Amino acid sequence: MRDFTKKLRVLLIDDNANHLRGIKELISLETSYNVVGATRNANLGLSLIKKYRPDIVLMDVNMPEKDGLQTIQSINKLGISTNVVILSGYDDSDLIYRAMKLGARGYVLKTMASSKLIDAIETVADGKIYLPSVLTTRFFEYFQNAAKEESKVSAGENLLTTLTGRENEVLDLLTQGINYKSIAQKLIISETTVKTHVNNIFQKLQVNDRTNAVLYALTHGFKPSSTMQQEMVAA
Amino acid sequence: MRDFTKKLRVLLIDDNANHLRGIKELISLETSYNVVGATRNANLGLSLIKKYRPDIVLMDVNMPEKDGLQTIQSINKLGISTNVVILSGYDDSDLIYRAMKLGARGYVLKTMASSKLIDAIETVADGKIYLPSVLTTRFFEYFQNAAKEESKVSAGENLLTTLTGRENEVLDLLTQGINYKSIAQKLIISETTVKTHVNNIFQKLQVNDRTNAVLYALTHGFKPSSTMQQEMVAA
DNA sequence: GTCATTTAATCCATGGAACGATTGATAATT
DNA sequence: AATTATCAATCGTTCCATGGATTAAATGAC
Repeated sequence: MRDFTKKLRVLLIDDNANHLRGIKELISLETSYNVVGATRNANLGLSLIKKYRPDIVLMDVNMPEKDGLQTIQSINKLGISTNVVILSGYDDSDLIYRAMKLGARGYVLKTMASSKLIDAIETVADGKIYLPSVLTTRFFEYFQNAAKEESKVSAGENLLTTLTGRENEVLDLLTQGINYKSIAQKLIISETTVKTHVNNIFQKLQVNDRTNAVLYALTHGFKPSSTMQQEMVAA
Repeated sequence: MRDFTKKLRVLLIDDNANHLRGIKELISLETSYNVVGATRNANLGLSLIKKYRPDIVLMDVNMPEKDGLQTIQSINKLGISTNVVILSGYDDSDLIYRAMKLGARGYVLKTMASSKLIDAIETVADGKIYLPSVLTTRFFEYFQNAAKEESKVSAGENLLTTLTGRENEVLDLLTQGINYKSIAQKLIISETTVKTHVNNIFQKLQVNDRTNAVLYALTHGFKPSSTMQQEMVAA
C-alpha cells in the first residue's frame, strides 16, 4: 500500500518541450507529488531514473532517438520498482499492447482531460493498472486477435489427435531433442520399437523426419499427455 | 454501432438456480433488453445460442459438467457474433486471463453491484470491452508476469547473438525443417559449406544435432535476420 | 478381429565429426 | 603504404553414427 506520509516522486520524459513544461506545471500543482526530474531525452531520463529511483515515470512513447518501448525495456533491466505510465498521442492497439506487455502500468492519451493524468498516477501509485475503457478495448482488439490466430493453427485438422498414447510419449521425448537410444532407455523398450513408433508418428503427421515432426508438434499445441512426469535434470 | 430501435437479446447461463432467477429478474426490469433464454446447463445453453443467436450471453464460469471456458470455445466455433460476458465469484487472475484470451468481451464479479452488470451489457453491446479496474489489474498481473517469463528465456545469455549473418540464414532454414541438400540449393552454395555452417552453429549453441539447434532457436526468440525474404510455396 | 504395442533384421540415406584449406574483407600494427 | 592478424564464408574428403524405410511377426486388450 502507498505511504501517504511521503510525497510521490515523479519523473517526466517527453521530447516535446511545451508538453513537458505543461505536464510539469500540472503535476506541481498537486501538493502530494514531487517532480524529481523532467527531460526531453530518453537516455538522460534513464540515468535520472537510475539516480533518483522515482515512484512513477511519465513517458511519451513517440520519441526520436530512443523510442518509448525500448526505454521501458531498459528500465526493466534496472531491476527497480519504478512504475511506468505511458503518454501517447494515438490509441493504436498494437502500441498499447506492446507497451503493456513490456510492463507499463498505465496508459494515457494526450487528448484526455488532464485530470485523467492525475487519476492515472494515483491509481498506479496504489499498485493498480490504469487503462481507460477505450484503451482497454483497443488492447483487447489486438490481444484477442493474436490469440485467435494462435488457436487457428492449433485447431483445424489437428493430426496430433490421431496419435496413440505411446506415440504421444515418444513424440514428447522427440520434442525434447532426445535420440533413439535414449528414448529406448527412458521408456524401457528396444530401439527398434522406438523407431517403429517414430515411423508411425511420421506417417500420421505427414512428415518425414524428426525435425519436422517436432515443428509440427510445437506449432499445433502439442501437450505431453498428462500421464507422464518430468524428471529433474542434474546440474 | 448498436441499433437502439431493437431490443438487445440476452441469454443467461448459470448453474445456480437462485442466481439465475435473480439475474433474469434484474435484466427483465430493463425495457431495452429481451431475455431470450435462461438455463442452468451449459450444453443446453449452447443449443439455445445456436437457435436464438443472442447479442449477449451472460455466463457463469464456474459450472460442474461443462466449464465456462470450454463453453466460450464452443461458442467461438459456432462462428457467430455473440458477445460473451463472464460472471464469476472470484477475481482469480489466471481465470480472468484465460477467459479474455478466449474472447470474452466482459467480466463481472458476482459480488459487484447489480448496476455493474447493466453497465457491462451496455458497454459490450456498444462493441467495447467491459473490465472493471480491479479485474484489469488482475488480468495484467498474469499477463505481464507471463511476458516477463517469456523475455527471461529469450534474454539471459543468448547464444543466438554470437551467430554470423550466414549462420543465421542457415539456422532459419533449419528451423523450417529443411535438409542439407535443399539448404545448399536455396543458398546456392555446396552441401559441405552448409555442413560447416551447421557445425559452427552447433558449437555456438552448444548442441549436437539439428533438432536441439531448432529447439534452442525457437525457445530463445530466434528471428530470421530481416535481410531474408520469404518465397511463396506452391500449393 | 481389429488395433496398440512390442520386437527383429536388413538396408540405404542423411546427418554430423574431423580433419584441412582457400578467398576476401576489415582492423591493427609497423 | 605495406604488413600482419583475424574472421566470415567457401569447398573438399573421409568416415562413422544415427536416422529412417521396409517388411514381417508376435502378443494382449477390447
